[in-house]
Amino acid sequence: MTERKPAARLLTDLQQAILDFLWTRGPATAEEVREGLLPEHPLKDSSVRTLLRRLEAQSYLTHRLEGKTFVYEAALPARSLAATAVRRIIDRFCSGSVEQFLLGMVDEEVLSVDQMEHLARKVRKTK
Amino acid sequence: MTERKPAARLLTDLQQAILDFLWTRGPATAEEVREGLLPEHPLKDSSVRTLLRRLEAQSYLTHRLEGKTFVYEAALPARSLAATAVRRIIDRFCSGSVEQFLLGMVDEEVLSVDQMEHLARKVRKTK
DNA sequence: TCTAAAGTGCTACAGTTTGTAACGTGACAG
DNA sequence: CTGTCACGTTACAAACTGTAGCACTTTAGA
Repeated sequence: MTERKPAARLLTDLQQAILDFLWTRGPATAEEVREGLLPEHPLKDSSVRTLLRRLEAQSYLTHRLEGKTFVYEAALPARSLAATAVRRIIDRFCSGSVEQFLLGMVDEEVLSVDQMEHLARKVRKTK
Repeated sequence: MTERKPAARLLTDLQQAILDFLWTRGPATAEEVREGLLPEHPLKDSSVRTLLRRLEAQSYLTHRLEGKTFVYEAALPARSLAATAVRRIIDRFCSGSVEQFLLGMVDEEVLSVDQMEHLARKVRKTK
């Protein structure tokens, strides 16, 4: 194998679960994250730490020292990650055309014209 | 390790390249695909075949026998795949709320209100 | 009839990413 | 001086990927 690029993966369930926890619950320590994952993913302390470290290495998280403990936090809001993902979709599947993207989503019934108009009105009013 | 789910990955560059080729060029034989990938990914015949077989195993492709040769074809139009991906994003990042999704995309400047209104008008007129 | 070419599948293998964790280490309370 | 807390290092198997060699079957020719 010659060269392999970053590979553009999506987060796995487990990774997503961790991020979800941090997004909803806010900054947390490794132990708090472990407890937050508990029902679905009962993991040992060191496992959680490995996951946190890896996510941080991939820039999904940051941590700061608080007292003598690490407090982890999502590096970006969920919204930003979603935006990145959508941009990638627009590029990959719609040749970068937002127009084409929206049309496709309407066709596939992911979005409706009503929803778009509704939102447009709402935003305009707020602004 | 106990159980590992399908893992919800995204297509890699190479896989995407194959699908792109089939989407734009239409149904094709393994050899045609190989030629189509040539500049970017110079692969041996058997490599391409392996890739095609794997993609088919994952239901991204179908093949039919034409004469004595397999003719591969994308199982779904690009649009459908994009739709699936977007639905997943809406679920994962926006708690399933399309409203929230659109708002987020506008905030992140992936989509603009203008674009949405423009499209809405266009679709209404066509219909 | 025997043979080479065409078209496929099977098998392999190394590198990467995951899930999962045991164990090792430094700092600090008692 | 000795646990304990909080963290890092190292490990390992399973899955996924890129890449391909080789074996097998059918069929058009010599």
